[in-house]
Amino acid sequence: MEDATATTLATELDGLLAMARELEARVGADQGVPGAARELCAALAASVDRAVRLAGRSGNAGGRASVNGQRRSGRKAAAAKVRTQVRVASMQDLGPLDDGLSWRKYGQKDILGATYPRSYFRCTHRHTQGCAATKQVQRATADPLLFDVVYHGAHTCAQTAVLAGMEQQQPPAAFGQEPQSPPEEVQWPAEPVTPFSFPSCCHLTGSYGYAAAGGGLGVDMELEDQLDELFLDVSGIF
DNA sequence: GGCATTTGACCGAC
DNA sequence: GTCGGTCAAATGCC
Repeated sequence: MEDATATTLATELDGLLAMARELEARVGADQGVPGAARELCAALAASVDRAVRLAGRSGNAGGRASVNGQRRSGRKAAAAKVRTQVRVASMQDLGPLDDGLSWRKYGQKDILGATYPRSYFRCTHRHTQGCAATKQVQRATADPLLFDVVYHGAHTCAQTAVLAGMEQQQPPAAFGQEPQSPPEEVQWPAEPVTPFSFPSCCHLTGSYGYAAAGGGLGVDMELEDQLDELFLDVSGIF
């Protein structure tokens, strides 16, 4: 049981590290960002990196998609290769706002132990372009203004190419990896990242365990608190 | 009329 | 049997 928890923790930390590095890269590229903010972002990336090491894992830092041990039926497996979780705070009680992509809601379920129902979205272009991306949005029990958003699968539709073109205004080596696929065949990276930009009214406040609303994964509380604090510090700057 | 949302039913894993 | 995820008909909105 502890092995599974450690693996899950490590996977979540991988996602955190990727996001921290992207944030660091973007802040570094923006000359309008105060120096203190850059230092804090660098500290964030370093701290998350240490957290990954502390998680006592090896090999996964290089990146691999994970489904966190979630069971998958056959028809679900196709969209489960890439999974990214973020927590979004909405300034208004309107739900997490548009992330730049077109989503169509196809279901809603009451989740055991969760105060609020979970909404299921898939790409609007699922049928026209075969885009298999889906996302799940669930309001956090502890804070109704926080939304846990879980992305499954990779966007392969044309609008992703448009977004990718906007993203390419930033240095392409945000993750220290080789350049992305060409626009006509855009795919998100195979490891958990934040493949989009949040609108100004939303703050990326962190990445938590899958069952965040139900108490998380039982990860080390001190570590979780530190990460939480770091993300809150960074989000407070912008 | 076309598209998005809602919601109960269904399916697979456990 | 329970639960999470998806389907698809019904409904609403523009």
